[in-house]
Parts: sequence; structure tokens; C-alpha cells
Amino acid sequence: MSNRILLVEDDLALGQQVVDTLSQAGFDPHWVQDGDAARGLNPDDYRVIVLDLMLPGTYGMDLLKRYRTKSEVPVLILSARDDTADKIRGLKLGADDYVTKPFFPEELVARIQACVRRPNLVGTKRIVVGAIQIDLERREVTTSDGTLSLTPVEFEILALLARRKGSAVTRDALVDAALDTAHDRSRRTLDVHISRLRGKLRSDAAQLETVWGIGYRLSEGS
Amino acid sequence: MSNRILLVEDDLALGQQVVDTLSQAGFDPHWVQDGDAARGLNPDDYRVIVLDLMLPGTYGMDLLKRYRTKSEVPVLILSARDDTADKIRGLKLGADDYVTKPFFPEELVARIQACVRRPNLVGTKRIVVGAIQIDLERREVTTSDGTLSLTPVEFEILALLARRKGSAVTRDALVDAALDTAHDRSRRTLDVHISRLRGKLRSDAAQLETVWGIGYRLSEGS
DNA sequence: TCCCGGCGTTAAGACTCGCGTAAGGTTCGA
DNA sequence: TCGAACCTTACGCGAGTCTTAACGCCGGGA
Repeated sequence: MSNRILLVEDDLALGQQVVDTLSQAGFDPHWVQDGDAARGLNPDDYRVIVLDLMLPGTYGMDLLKRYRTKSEVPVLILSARDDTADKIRGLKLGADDYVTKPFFPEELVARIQACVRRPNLVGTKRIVVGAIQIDLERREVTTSDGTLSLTPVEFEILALLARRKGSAVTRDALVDAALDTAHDRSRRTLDVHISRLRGKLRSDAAQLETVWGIGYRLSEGS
Repeated sequence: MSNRILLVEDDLALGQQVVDTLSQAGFDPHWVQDGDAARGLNPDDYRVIVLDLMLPGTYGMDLLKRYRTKSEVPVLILSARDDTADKIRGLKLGADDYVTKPFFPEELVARIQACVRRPNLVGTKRIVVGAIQIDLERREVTTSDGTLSLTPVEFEILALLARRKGSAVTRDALVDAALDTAHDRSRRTLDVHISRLRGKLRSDAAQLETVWGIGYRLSEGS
């Protein structure tokens, strides 16, 4: 795997500085200035993501949430304000580290290396939950009834449930991950997709449990 | 594996504060005041190690190096000085994070959780009280009778009691945590939920004791 | 350009399930 | 023994969920 790092930073001077430092440290930085541009990128293409919280366009927190639901990639937050509440919120959302400006580029590099070094056990692009096998790269799902074809939304829902396999996943998280943003969470759209998903899962549908008042959970059958 | 955390900290006030916060967050802190005492411990017995760099006896950096050569356990550094050179040195030596005093306990907890989250997404955030095991992520409870499904309110009640395991919890606190606010505390709603909870706990119901005039307590059975 | 199939969304009715309340019984402490 | 605090059961309402059906958008193909 490459040493590619995604840097989301709108400050031109700072961004250039970080890019230079990362390059010298042997990384392959990929710099995006705009939050909306970062939305479309696939987090799994990168080793680490360095994210500035104060962005024009999409807010940094939204990006973080988005990345977290989609992938396991370590995310390191960069922020102007040394605000503890913000810090805690970021870390709770799944960020792996938090650096406040101003910082020395060397510190950032050291922290990135600390992220990378961590045992990344979940490198596989294939998740197995009971009788359900999900190939994230081929976007293919196999059950005990054979291979089945899912729509994009259905696949995203199942993929997120599989990544968090065994644990209950909030309705909100599922909506964030699978449906276009700016959705009215009160609508019953998600239910419909879940319903169709269950229909396709057929004999393995029992693995997709509903957690009342919370959301859903994908459990191993046995 | 348990949620045991090793805290190496010589400052008595700060140490106690951290221990309290960690306990409330569902961890099982193990506090050592002396660096030399920490030398002999096996790092693999702990989920995370929180290490103060300014210690009497063995220097913190030495301990860090020692742990790193022995084990893969995440180490989180605590330091009085906000010295970048020190920070970089620590992170290069393999520390997973670096927090400078003064800090808010909540921040430390959030950072610890960020460390813990990585290796295995399943099985973390788990509280064991006697025969009752509570998986906060899966929202699942296992007793000696097997897995049982709780309603949201019942789960919140049990979770709060488990977090404060062994100590009495006020009725008000339980109502705040589990029930919709703006409720009439004088009513017998909480009793009903407790009753239902006991019914589901079956043979382990004895662990959920009534503290007369105060509230309830979840105790280890044996 | 028009048609058609796939897909996401909305709407609506039926249904399940959790929650709060009431009411009567029981236990505890003084 | 008395009263307050607590336990338990039963029941109805309403929130949350499931399912079916239909609408609208967008793409490819004729």
C-alpha cells in the first residue's frame, strides 16, 4: 500500500507547508482545499486523512462523520481553536488524533506516524457476518442462497451494518451513510430499504435485527 | 478482555481525579504512583497505559521504551510541559497520544477511547457486574440465563447502574438518565421499569438491590 | 424523441411494541 | 402498628416500525 495522505486544508500557506513537510518525511500528500471536493473522495484510497475542521462549504465535522461511517481510515483533526468541547466531540466521532494550530510540522508528522503504526487489523476488503459475505471492492454480496444484486443504497446500508457487525447502528448513521444528505430523518425511507434488503436476504434475513428505538444490527446467525 | 487501564501518576490529587473519571466512563483503572512499581508490571495485562512523563524513580521515557519493546499496548503520555520537542520524542518512541496538563478529564477519556477503539471494534465498551455482562455498543445484555433483549429505557437504567456498579444510584439520577425529561418524579414509573428489569434478569435479579429511601444499586453477586 | 426499466422516494394503513398510569398488595422503618 | 416507600399486574395510548403501492427521476435503447 502506498503512503498517500489526504490533506483537507483551505489555508494556502499552511497547506503548502504541510505538504512539503509530509513529502520530506516520505509520505505522498494529496491536497484538497475545498470541503465539498473532499466529499466525493473515497477515504479508503488513503493511509491517513488530515482534516481541517474550519472549512468553507461542508463542515469538517460532517466530513469526519462521513468518513467514519464509510471506512476505517485513521483521521487526524487540525483545528484553529484549542477548544476542549470541540476536541472531545471530534474524538468521540471517531477521530484518531487532534492537533491545534499553531503547530510544528514535525509534530504533525510524528502524530501521523503514530496513527500509521497502529495495528490496522481491519485491512480486509471483505467482511463475513454469519452466512452473509460482503466484498467491498467488487460490491458483491453472497448469502446462503447465492450471490445477490443490491442497489447502491442497499449495499451501503448492508456494508455499514457489516462494518459494525454485532453492534446496534443508529438510524441516523445509516441515513448518513447510505442516503443523500439533507434528508428528513423522520421519513420512512430507511425502513423501506431495510425491508427490501430483508426480502433479498431471504433465508438470512433473520440476521438483520431491528433494535427498537435505536436502529438496526447485523448479527452472526448462530 | 477487561477494560483495565494502567495509570502511572505520582500526583495524588490528579491521579484520584483521573481514576474517578475513568471509572465513571466504564473503565477499570489501576493506579500506580511510583515509576519503579510500574516497571515490574506486565503491560499486556492492560488495555491502555496512561503514563506521566515526570515521575520520581525511573524516568517516564524509560518506562515508555520498556513497554514498547515488550508489548503492543497503546500508551498515552501525560506531561506537565507543553514542549514540542518532548512531544515529538514521545510519539517517535511509540506513544499513541500525548496530552499536556492541565487537561479536562473528559478529554483524556475521549482520547483513551480513541486508542481503544482501533484494534477490535467488537468487544470494547463492556461492563461486567457479577454474572451480568453489558455490551454498550451492541446494546446487549448477557446473564447466566443467556442473552436477553431490553427496551431502551431498561437498558439505560441498567447501563447507568452498571457504570456506578457497587454504589447506590439516586432515583432522580436514574430518571434523568433513562426517562424522558419533564416527568413527574413522584410517580411510580421508575419502579415499574425496575420491576420489569428484575423480571428479565431472572436468576440474577438479586444483584439489583433496592436502597431504601435512596434508589437502587447493582452489586456483584458473589 | 419517445419508451421503458431500474431505482429512490413518498404515502398510507396495519401492526407491534414500549411506556406511563392506575390500583391494589407488600415490605420496610419507626 | 401505622404510614411511607416500594412491588407488581393490567391496560390503553401513542410512537416506532413493516409492508405495499404508486409516483417521479434518470438512464439506455429503439
